[in-house]
Amino acid sequence: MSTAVDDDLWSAIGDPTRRRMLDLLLAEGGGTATSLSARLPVTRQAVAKHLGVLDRAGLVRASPIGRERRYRVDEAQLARAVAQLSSVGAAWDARLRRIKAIAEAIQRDQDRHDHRQ
Amino acid sequence: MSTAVDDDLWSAIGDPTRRRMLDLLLAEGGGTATSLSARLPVTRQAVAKHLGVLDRAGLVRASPIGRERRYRVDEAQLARAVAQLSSVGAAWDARLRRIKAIAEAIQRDQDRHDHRQ
DNA sequence: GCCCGTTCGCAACCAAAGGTTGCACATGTC
DNA sequence: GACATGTGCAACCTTTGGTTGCGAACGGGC
Repeated sequence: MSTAVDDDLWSAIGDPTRRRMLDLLLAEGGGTATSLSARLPVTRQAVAKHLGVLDRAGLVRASPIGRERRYRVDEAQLARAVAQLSSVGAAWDARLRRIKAIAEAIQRDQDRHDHRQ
Repeated sequence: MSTAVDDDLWSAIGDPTRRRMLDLLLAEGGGTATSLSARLPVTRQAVAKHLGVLDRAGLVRASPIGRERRYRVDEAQLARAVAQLSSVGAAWDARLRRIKAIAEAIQRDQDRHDHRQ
């Protein structure tokens, strides 16, 4: 099984700050390092670095407008990341169910055994 | 919205190595730092540190057996983590759908506008 | 045209986290 | 008792998220 996830995408959305940034970018339809840092507990430079990571992961794209550098979410790419996220969740969920089923089977087996004795 | 996730749990399952460790522990019904490190590309000490993190997050529990220190997955806790995982995925999925719907509405609006002109 | 406020990008620096090596201690086995 | 195996602790390195401190580009008012 082993949940084969694209590791760049996962680590990109793994960071809490980056998740909040994606959330803000989605909610407001884009933003700059400065505008985002105003609503986050980190400095503009930290935001800029995160935007670089997200950009390299393909989750956002930049377009220079005037003296601003506006970022927007690449929704197709984010959809891919979300799909991977839920595939990992689904894989673990399935495995947990299997384990639980096996445990119950063993339990039933033990009960039968106890009765025989 | 802002995906209010228990951050300890998330960061615990956020690390790729720890995800593989949980996977192995589930598949084999438990293991020690040494047994896990044999199937992972990291040293026993690194595995031991990760087991400490997972233990503090409540995702695994240790039981000293002889000179071994055997770890098993706390399935209820992992189930909680998986649920949070998929809730984040679901939240983003919902937001993406909303954005898409809005975009399509604007598009339709533009088309009507173009026709009028 | 020029100055001033914004916005940006770069570099140095700091702290936490994942990983390694090395070593000492405990515990089964012969 | 000697030896192999499993563990824990400590020092160290590297990456990464974060900061501060600058200098440079760009826009609007005088």
